[in-house]
Amino acid sequence: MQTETKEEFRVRVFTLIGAIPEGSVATYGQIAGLAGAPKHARAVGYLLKHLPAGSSLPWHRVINSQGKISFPPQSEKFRQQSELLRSEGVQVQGGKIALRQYQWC
DNA sequence: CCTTTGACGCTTG
DNA sequence: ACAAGCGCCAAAG
Repeated sequence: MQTETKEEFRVRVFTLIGAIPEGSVATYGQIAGLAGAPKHARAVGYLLKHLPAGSSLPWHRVINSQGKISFPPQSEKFRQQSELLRSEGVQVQGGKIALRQYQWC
C-alpha cells in the first residue's frame, strides 16, 4: 500500500530524531535526508510542530541548516530549546549552536 | 480541486 | 555576516 510511504517517512523521522544522543544536534535537512527525502526538511518541521505535548522526542536537538534555533528570539520556545540544549552540554550563543558539525553518526 | 501556510534549504547580492 | 528571493513538498482550509 502507498499509505506506507507517508507513515514510513514519519516513523523514520521520529526514529532518527530519537536516535540523536545528548550533546549532539541535527538539522531538519539532515533528518529529512536520512529519512530518504532531502527536500522534506519542512515536512520534518511540520511533524515536530504537530508533536503531542507528552512525546519524549528530543525535538530540541533539531535545528536548521544555519546551525541556529528555528524560533524567533525571546520567544518561549526559543528559550526553552536553548535551555534544553545547554543542559545537555551544547553551547548556544544568540540562538546559534557553537558546534563545528551537526552530524552525530 | 485550488490556495495558503510553514519549527526549511540553497543561491545571490 | 546578513537580507531577500526562489524552490520544494506535505498538511490544512
